Amino acid sequence: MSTQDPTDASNQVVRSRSDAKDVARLAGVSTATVSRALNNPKSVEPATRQLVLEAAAKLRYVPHGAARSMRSRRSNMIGAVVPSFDYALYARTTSALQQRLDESGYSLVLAEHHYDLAVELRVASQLIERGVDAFVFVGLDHDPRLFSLLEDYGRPYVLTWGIDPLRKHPSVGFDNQAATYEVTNHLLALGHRRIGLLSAFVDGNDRARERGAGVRRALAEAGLELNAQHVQYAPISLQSAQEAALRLLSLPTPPTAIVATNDVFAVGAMLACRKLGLTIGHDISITGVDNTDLGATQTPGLTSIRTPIVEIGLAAAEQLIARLEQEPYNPFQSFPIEIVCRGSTGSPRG
Amino acid sequence: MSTQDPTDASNQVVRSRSDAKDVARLAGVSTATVSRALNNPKSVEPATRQLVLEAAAKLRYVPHGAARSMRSRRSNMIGAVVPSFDYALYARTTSALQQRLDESGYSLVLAEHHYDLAVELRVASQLIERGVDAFVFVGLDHDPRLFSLLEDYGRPYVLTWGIDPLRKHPSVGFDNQAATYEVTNHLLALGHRRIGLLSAFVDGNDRARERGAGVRRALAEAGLELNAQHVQYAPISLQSAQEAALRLLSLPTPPTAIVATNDVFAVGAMLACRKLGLTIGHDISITGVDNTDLGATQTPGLTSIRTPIVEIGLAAAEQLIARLEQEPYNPFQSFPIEIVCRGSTGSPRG
DNA sequence: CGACTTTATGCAATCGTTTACATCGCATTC
DNA sequence: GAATGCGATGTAAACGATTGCATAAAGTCG
Repeated sequence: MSTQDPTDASNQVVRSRSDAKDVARLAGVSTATVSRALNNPKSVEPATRQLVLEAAAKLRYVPHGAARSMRSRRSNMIGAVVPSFDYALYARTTSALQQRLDESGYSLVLAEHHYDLAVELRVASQLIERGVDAFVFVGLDHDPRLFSLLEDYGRPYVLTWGIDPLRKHPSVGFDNQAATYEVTNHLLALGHRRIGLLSAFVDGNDRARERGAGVRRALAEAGLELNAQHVQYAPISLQSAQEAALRLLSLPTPPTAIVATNDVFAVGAMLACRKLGLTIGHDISITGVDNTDLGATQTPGLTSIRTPIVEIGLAAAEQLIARLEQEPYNPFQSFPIEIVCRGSTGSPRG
Repeated sequence: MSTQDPTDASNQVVRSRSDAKDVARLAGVSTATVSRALNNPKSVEPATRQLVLEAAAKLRYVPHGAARSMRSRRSNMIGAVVPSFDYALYARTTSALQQRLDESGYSLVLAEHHYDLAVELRVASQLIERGVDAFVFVGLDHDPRLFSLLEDYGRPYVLTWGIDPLRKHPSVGFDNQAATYEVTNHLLALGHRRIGLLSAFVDGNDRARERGAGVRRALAEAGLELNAQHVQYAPISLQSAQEAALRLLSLPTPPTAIVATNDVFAVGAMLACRKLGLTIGHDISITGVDNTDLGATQTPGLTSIRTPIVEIGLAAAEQLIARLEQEPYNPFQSFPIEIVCRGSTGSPRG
C-alpha cells in the first residue's frame, strides 16, 4: 500500500464538462435511466443506480439546470426580494432563509428594491424570467400588479415581517403594532407624557405604519395623543436618524422619550443625545425595535423589542418548500415578541 | 376625459403566461425577429422593433430564461459565495454587488459556506448547476478543486477581500496585513508594549491570517514579539469574542491593548472590559478592523481601519460584467485603507 | 440599368434534460 | 404452462428560446 504519492487514481478525472449522454455511455445505460437514477432513485435497480452514480462521479457530472428546468418546469431556485440588504436585519433573516433552503437543495436568488415598490415589481419580473419557483417578499405593502404577475405565472410566495390582516396572502411575521405599543406603555409606566416618534417613511412600508400606529394607540389609551411636531421621518441610516432626532430635541418643548421604529433609528437618536450632552436614560429615554447587537452593545444598552428575525427566515423557507413539494403547510404564522429593557429607558426628569 | 373608472383599458391584459410565439403572432413577425428585437435591437428595423415591443408589453411577455440560457449558454446570473451573511460586512459588500449587477441586468444568486471550504466547493458546484455565468468568492484560501471546477466549466471568477500575491487569481481587495500593521504601530506609538491579539480562526481564512501577521510584523519591527498567551481565537460572534477577551484579560500579566481582527471582536472585547469595570481607552486600549457602525457608535468610539467594503462589491461586479461582455478589465484592484482613531485607544496606565 | 453588396427577416436546427409511452423480461397466479 | 401484471429500461418527443444559414428586398456603384 505505497500510497505516498498524493496524485492517486482520482487524478484521472475528465477535464471539461460532460453531459448526461456521457454518463449514460460510461454506465452503459440510456440517458433516461441516468435521469431517473439521479432524480428518482427508487425507480431504478439499485445496481444500475450504483453504476450511474459512479459514472457521474468519475466524470464530475454537473447537470445542466437550464435544460432541467426547461423540461421539468422547476428550477429549484427561490427568489427573495428585500428592501435593502444593507440593513443588517434583512441580511440575518435572509441568511436563515438561505441556510434552510440549502438544506433542501434550493438556491437563493436575491434582489433589493430600496423601498421602491415599482422597482420591486420590476425585479420580481426579472426573477420570474430567471425561473425562480417561488418568492419571499418583505412586508404587506405591494403593487397590486405584483400579485397578478405572481398569479399569471403561478408562483407561490410568502410575505414576511407582518401578517396579512385579511388573510389573503400567506405571511409569516409578528404584530408590528404590538411592538411599539409595548414600549410606549413601558415609557408611560415610567411616567413619560411627551413621547416622540422617529420613523421610517410609511409610504409603501406597512411595518413603519403599524409601528407608528402602536405608539398612537398606547397614547390614546392613556388619554394622550401624538403631537405632530413630535414625529420625524427619515431614511434608514444612522446619519439621517441622528439629524431627525436633533430636530426633535431642538423643539421648544422636546419629548422626554423617543420611540424609534427600529434600532438603527434609536441608535441614531442616541448619537444625537450624546452630541447634545444629554444623559440617555435620565435626561431622555429611547427605545428601539428588533433588539439588534447594535442597540444591545450601546452604553447604556438600548431598550428594544426582540423580533423573530431568524424565525421568519426559517418559517418562510419551510412554508415554500412544503408548498413546492405538495406537503401540508401553515400559510399564516405569527411569532411572539418580547420587550428587552436596558438602561436607555428611565423615568423622566423632575 | 371621464377616467373616473379605475378599471381602464389596461385591464384587457392577457392572463397566464405567453411565449415568444405569441408575441411573434401578435406582431406579425417570426420568433427569430422577436428574439432579435429584444436582445439585439439594432439588428431589426426600428418600426419592426416597435411592433414587437408593443406586442410584448401587451402580452406581458416575460422571456423564459432557462430556454434562453440553454441555447445561448448565458444565464445573466452571477453567483456570490460568502462565508456568512450574518456578518454585516459581507451583507454590505453583497448589497453593493447586487446593485451594480442589477444595473446591468444581471441577477445575484447567493450561497454561504460558514467558513467551511468543503461546503464552499459543494455550493459552487450547485451554482454551476443553476447556470451562473460567473462567481464572486471571498478571500484567497480555497480548495484547489474549486479552481479546477471553475476551469472545467469555464466560469470566470473574482476573489475579494484580498489580493492574490501570486497574481494567479483575479482579485479585488486591500492589504489585510497593512490594516493591523497600522493599528499596532498606532498602539506602539502610544506606548503599549504588551499587545494582545483577538482573532478569527486562521484555518482557511487568509484575512485573519494576514491580519495576525500584521500585528507580528509591527511588533517585530519594534523588537517585540507576540506572546503566545496573548493570542486568542474565536468564532465570529460578540458572545465568543467577549469570552475570548475575558480569557486574555484574566491572565496574570494581561495585555494593555488588544488588537482585534475585526470590529465584532473588538466590540466583544469592549463588552468584556465593561464587565470587568475597565475603562476603555485608559485601563485598556482596543482596536478593530472594518470601521463598522457597530464600532463607531460605541462609547468610547472604536479605533478601527476603514476598509473598502462597498468598493469591493462594486469593483467585483464591474470586473465580471466587463469580462462577460468581452471588454477590457483590470484583474487586480487594490484599495487604500485608512486608520480612524477614536476614544478606544490611549496611552497605557502608569 | 445590371451586378454586387448590404440589410432585414424567416426557416429550422439546436441546446441537455425529463418524461410519456413502448417494450421486454420476469414473477405471479390460476 | 399460459395469461397477466408489474417493474426496469429504452426511445424519442417535448420544453422555448437563440442563431447559422438562406432568402428576399433594398441600396450602391460603375
